[in-house]
Formats: sequence, C-alpha cells, structure tokens
Amino acid sequence: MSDLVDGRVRRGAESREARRAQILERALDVFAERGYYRTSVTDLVKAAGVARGTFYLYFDGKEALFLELLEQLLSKFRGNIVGAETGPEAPPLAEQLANIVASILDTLQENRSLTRIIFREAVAVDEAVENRLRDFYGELFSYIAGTLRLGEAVSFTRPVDTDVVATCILGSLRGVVQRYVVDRDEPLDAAAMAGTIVDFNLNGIRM
Amino acid sequence: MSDLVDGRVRRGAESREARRAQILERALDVFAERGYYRTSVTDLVKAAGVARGTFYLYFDGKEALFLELLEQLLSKFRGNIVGAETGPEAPPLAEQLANIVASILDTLQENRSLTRIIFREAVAVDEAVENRLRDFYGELFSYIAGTLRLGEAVSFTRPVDTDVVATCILGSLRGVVQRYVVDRDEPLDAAAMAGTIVDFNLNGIRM
Amino acid sequence: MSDLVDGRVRRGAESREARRAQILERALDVFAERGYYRTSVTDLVKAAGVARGTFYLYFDGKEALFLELLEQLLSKFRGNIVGAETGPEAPPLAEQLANIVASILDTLQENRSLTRIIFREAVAVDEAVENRLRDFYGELFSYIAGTLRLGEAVSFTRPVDTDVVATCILGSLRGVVQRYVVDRDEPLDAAAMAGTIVDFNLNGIRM
Amino acid sequence: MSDLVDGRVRRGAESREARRAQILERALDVFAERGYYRTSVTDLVKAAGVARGTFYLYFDGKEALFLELLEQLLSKFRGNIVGAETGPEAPPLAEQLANIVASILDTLQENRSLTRIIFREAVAVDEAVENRLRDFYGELFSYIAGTLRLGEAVSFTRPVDTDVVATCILGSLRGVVQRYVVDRDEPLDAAAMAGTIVDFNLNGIRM
DNA sequence: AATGAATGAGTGTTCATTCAT
DNA sequence: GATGAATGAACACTCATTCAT
Repeated sequence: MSDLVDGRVRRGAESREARRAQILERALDVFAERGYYRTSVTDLVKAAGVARGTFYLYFDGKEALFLELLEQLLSKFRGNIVGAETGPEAPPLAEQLANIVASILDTLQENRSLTRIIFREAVAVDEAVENRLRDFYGELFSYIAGTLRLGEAVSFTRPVDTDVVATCILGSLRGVVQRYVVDRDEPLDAAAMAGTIVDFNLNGIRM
Repeated sequence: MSDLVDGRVRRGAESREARRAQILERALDVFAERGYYRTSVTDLVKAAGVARGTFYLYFDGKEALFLELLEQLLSKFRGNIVGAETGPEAPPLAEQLANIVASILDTLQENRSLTRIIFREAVAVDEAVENRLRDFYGELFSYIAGTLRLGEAVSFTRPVDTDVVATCILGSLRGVVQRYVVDRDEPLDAAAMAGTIVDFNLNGIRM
Repeated sequence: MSDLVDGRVRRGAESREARRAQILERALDVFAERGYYRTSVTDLVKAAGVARGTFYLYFDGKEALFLELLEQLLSKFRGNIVGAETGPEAPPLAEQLANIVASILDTLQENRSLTRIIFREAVAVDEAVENRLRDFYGELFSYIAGTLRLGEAVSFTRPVDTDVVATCILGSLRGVVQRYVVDRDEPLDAAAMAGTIVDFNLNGIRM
Repeated sequence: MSDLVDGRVRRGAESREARRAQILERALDVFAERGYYRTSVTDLVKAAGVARGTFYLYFDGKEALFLELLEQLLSKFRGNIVGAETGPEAPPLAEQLANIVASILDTLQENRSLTRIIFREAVAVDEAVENRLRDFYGELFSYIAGTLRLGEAVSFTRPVDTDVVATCILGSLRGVVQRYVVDRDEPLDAAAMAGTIVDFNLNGIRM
C-alpha cells in the first residue's frame, strides 16, 4: 500500500488498454477463486491494485466486467470450432473430430480460470449472463445437430433422434471438461482423451 | 393478550417437524424461481408465512436451509439408482438400463424445482454446497465406472478407458436433464428418451 | 394488517407511528440547519438515534422523507387559507383579510424549521419537489386572482391586471415571510404585521 | 501528439482572462439547466471544452466558480438601480419608477440563465452563497426603505411601517421576476408590466 | 500552462441476523 | 415458541480534487 504514490509514476507509462487488461486478468483469478457473488468490488480493486474509482473508469460495474470475461472465453471457444472436411482426400473423420475436440480441450485447460468461472458460477449470476450462455450452448447444439444430420445424409452415421443424441454428445463433452479441467488441477493429455471421447461417441460401449 | 395464548395453542399442536417441512417446501419454490443469491430471507419467510425470527428458530440461516434442500434431492436421486440384474433369466440389459434411466428422468421431472436449483444455482453458492455436490457426482461416477468394469468382465461391453467413458456417460445424462428438465417446462416422454440415451451410450452414432 | 387481533401487533403499530414521527421531527431540524443536499442519511440517522437500516424501515429514502416533510407544511398552510365572507353583516373585508394573513403568519412562525426548509432548500432539491411547490404556489395564485376578480365584480377593488397584481400580492406575502420568519429568529407580531400588509396591498403607498 | 503542441501554442495566445470568461460562460448555462448540486465538475469541463485539471487552474473549485457567477449577476443588477430625480423639472415620479423597474426587468430577462440560477438554486448552495445573497437583498431593501422615507418627507407617500412595506415592495418585485422570468420562457413586455407594478405599489387595489 | 488518469472518502441503500416483547 | 422491529456491516457506485506527465 505504501507504493500507491509510486504507482502513478509506474502506471503512467502503461496504456489504457493495458490497464483494462490488468484489471480483467486479476478479476479473472478472484472470480475463479471466490465466485461471482462472493466477490465484491472491493476484492476486485484490491486484487488489481487500483482505487475504487479507477475500477469504474474502466468498467461500468461488476456485472459488466464479468460479462466481458464471459465473452472473452466464448470467443476463444469459438475459434476452436471448425467444420470437418469432407473432400475425397480428407483425413478420416474420426481423426478430424478427435483433433477438434483435442483443440477445444487444450484451449480450455489453457484458460482454466475462465472455464471454472463459466462452469461453476455463470449460470447463477443473472439473467443476462444466463441468456448469453444459453445462446452459446444453443449455437454449439445446432452445430452438433447439423453435423449429425450431415453425417446421416452421407451415410456415415446411422439415423438417430438428432435432438436427444446431440444433447448427449454435448453433455459428454461438458462432463469431460467439468471433471478434468474444472474439478482438477492436473494437466490433461488432450489428444488421448479426445480420442477416447470421439471413439465413445461414435461407437458407444457395446462390444 | 388472550389471543396470543390461543395462537400459541394452535401452533403448539403442529409438530416441530411439520413446521420445518412447511418452510422447506415453500423455500424450494422460491429458490427455484429466483435463485439462491437473489432470494432473500424476506422472500423465504413471506413464502412460508412465518415471522423472520421463527425462521431462525428452525434453521441456522439461509445457507443451512439450502443445504438441507440439497440433501433432500440427493437422497431422492439415490433411491432411483439400482444395480442391473445379471441372472440368467434377467431381462435384456439394454432394457434394464433404459428402465433405470427412465425412472431417474421421471423422478427429476417430478421434482423439477429441486432439479433446477441444483443444476442452476447450487454450484455457485459456497464451498460446502460445492463439496456436497462433488461428492454426490463422485458416487454416481463410481457407480457408472463400476458398472462399466462389470460389463467388461462379463464381456457385455468392450474394453474402454473406464474413467473417461464413465465421465461421458454421466455427462450425457446431465446434458439431457439440463435440456429437457431444467431449461424447458414441457413434460418429457421419459421411456422414449431413456431408450435413445441408452442406445446412444451403448452403440454410439456410427452406422 | 388483519392480524390486529394480536395485541403486540397493534401496539407495535402505535409505536411504529411514534417512531416515524420521531425520525421526521429530527430530520426536520437537520434539514433546516444543514440543507437538503448537505444532509446525508448518516446525519439523519444520527439525529434520530436509530440505525441506518431502521431509517429505511420507515422511509423509502432521503427524498421520500423530504417530500413527506414538504407535504406536512403545505397541508398546514392550506388549513389557513379560507375565503372571506361577503354577507351583509360580515366584518369589514380589510379586517377579515388581516385575520387570514395573521393566521398564516402565525402558522409559519410556529413551524419555522419547515418554513425555512421550503423557502431555502426545496426549490433546488429535484424536479418532484419543484413541481410540488410550483403546484402549491399555483393554487395560491389562483385563490388570490379569483378573489381579485370577485372584489372587482362587487366593486370593492378597482380594475387591475389581475395576473400581475396577484403575482405582486403573493410576492409581497412571500417577501414578508422570508424576512421575518426565515431570515430572523425573533417572534413577530403577526396581527400588526398583517394589518400593515393588507393596508399596503389595498391602498398602496401613495398619499 | 504533434497536435497537442499546436493546441498549446494556440491556447497560449489566448489571455488567461479570456479562458476564465469562457469557462464561466459555459458554466452559466449548465448551472441554469441542471442546478448547482446536479451539475458535476465533469459537466462543467465538458461544456467548457477544457481538461479537468485546467478547470482547477482557473477556479478553486465548483463553489468558487459559482460564487463568481453570482457576483457577476449582482453587479449587473446594481447597474440598474439608480435613484429617482427629485428636481423641479424632473418627470413624474411614477414614470421614473416605472422606468427603473422596466430596466431591471429587461436586464433580468436578458440574463435569464443567471436569474434562474439565483432564484432557483443559489439559496441552497451553502452559507457563503446564502450570506452573499442576503447582503444583496439587504442593500436592495435599504434602497427601497430609504426611498420610502424620502417620499414620506416630501409628502409623496403616506406614512407607513417602512420596514414591512419595503419588504412587501421588494417581495412583489421578486414575485414578478419569479413568475415571468424564471418560471416562463416567453419574453415579457417590461414597460407595461413595470407600469402595472408601480401602479399597484403606489395605489394598491382598493377602488 | 494544460492534461486526464487516478484517487478514496463519501453516498444512498440492502439484508442476514438478533433480541426484547 | 413466536414475533417483527431493530441492527450495522457490507454493498455497489460517485465525484470533487490531485498530480505526474
């Protein structure tokens, strides 16, 4: 606290964007550790090492900052979701799918705090957050359901109740993230795990 | 003052447990509708029709009541989880599994408020709640993983990474509950849906 | 409150009103001394000797309490405004008017704090307060203007620009209140002053 | 960044006084529109087009600036207050008075913003402002009372309670300004209104 | 001289909990 | 046991002022 006066000098050199990023980054850890509701603006400004007023210079408030954190992870997520190639010389579909899933898992474990926040806290925050997440999972669901219908059309998958099965697939992914990214701290072998997940989803467990 | 005595007599006739149950039941709906953090003790006592002080006569506080509600659903859950029969004259395993899943889905949709609370709010409440839920899902996970190992032993299922696959199966169940019980209000055809879920988990989607 | 049968509730309601009145009364002095904007809720609760929360048990907030204080004085004011009698055996009009004015001056000096608040602070508080006061002065203006027209009809007063003259009369009253009630602390001889005021308004200063 | 240098050079050419005047002038409109307490320093610097720090280079703060604005109007006021001539060839006194009043009304409607500030906000600002205004009205009062005594000496006016009557006259003027300058936006016919006011104050309303 | 990011004491308000009745 | 008025620490947020650049 005694270096608060020094702070101005040191901080003067940083850009506005850097400061925003700094507050966001510290907030990320606090939210991940304490949860949205138990995190006060006081916690946030203490963690960021800025005055209360400074916080409001950069964000409209606690909720606005949280929403920004949410959007940040969602867009990182989205970057990983790419369609599989279907050309004649494309790699085997199972391999492609495993790569996509592995890449998603890697993104998430690289952003463990954000992932934790979204899996653990986001649902309960408020309607805005809840709607934003519901929309996101809706997109994901549509992507999976569409892929299922495509697979059926090209006779790669068998006919299934698309809605329920897409829900199961999405759920199995969420389950893996919950267990290996959110609930644990150890790094995961994304490639191996992705292989198992895709294999399970394609072939089930029947001998 | 004489009215007071009457009041006391009337209430004295009610059992302490009945009063507790009444407060719990009303709290259930309020939590399901407004969420844990947005529900105030005022909401709770209004819904229960008791005075603020009375509330604290029966519960240590908002969180303690919530924990009790949580335990209540978890034990209802547990009642549905029964092992499959493996005797020579037992019905086909797929059919048995479908029945178990259908029964779980039915219990959950009969307790939609409780289910919503647990799926939407519980994670964010506090560490006690979080640990309690983690333990519960841990039990569920162990049950599924154990069943998988058993299936493999009797050559019903093929050898898989038990941990990851159990996580996927649990995830697919949670996904279905989230989509069809928590996020929607319509009643679901538990039997049909259970069939699809079991079929998916056993056979995957590959043609 | 249908549970008035409960003695405690009834008594509680009585003390409730007393408590409200206590907070209002203390607030009156604080507002009169410090002004609306320089008075904080902290000042108010300290003066009333209650906890911050208690304040909000009785009032929606600082502004709501202020509006109530305002209404209180306005209705005391209104009680003093009575029409003059015009019957054949009625006392001389000048005497009647002097009595009305004297009575208004007495009411105001008996409620000096309230009067000070309204004359010194109310205009600047906010739009709600400003509108409320404007309406009140509007009523007063209409009363005076109507009386002027009546006086003209019965040939008691000479024809004048009713609007401007009513404005002057109202202004001369406000001026007197400002000088002798708001700006000073000494008690005033309401009867003598009222006589002078009415004489001035009726006859002007011309020899 | 190079524009900054230009800006500084350009501004360097402006005189310190011009800059002060510019800030004052813009502040005038903002205060008139939003009121003293609801006007923030942010509003002031935005309206003036200067940086926050610059504002404090020219004024000790919000209140100091407001006091200066107040002085500005008061001295404009004072310019209009001239004694009536009493020489043998002087125009009729009523005519002279009407001219003075008309001139005051014109000054005020030409400075509506300032007038509004003083009538609507100034009283509530703080003790310094309140005292300043009280002094001003005191001067005005003394001028009127002195004139009354003079009129009495030359047998133009009849003997009255100088204090109370001067208060009434001042009040009737304030009332007119409040109604026709502060509360309304339309231009007023100062000459006609001044005639009515003077006529009322000289002759009252009695037939 | 001019800037504007930073400050933190201050605001009005909420709410889980207590306790005298 | 039952009550609900009272509590006060905590909350999110504001804004006049400062000061390193």
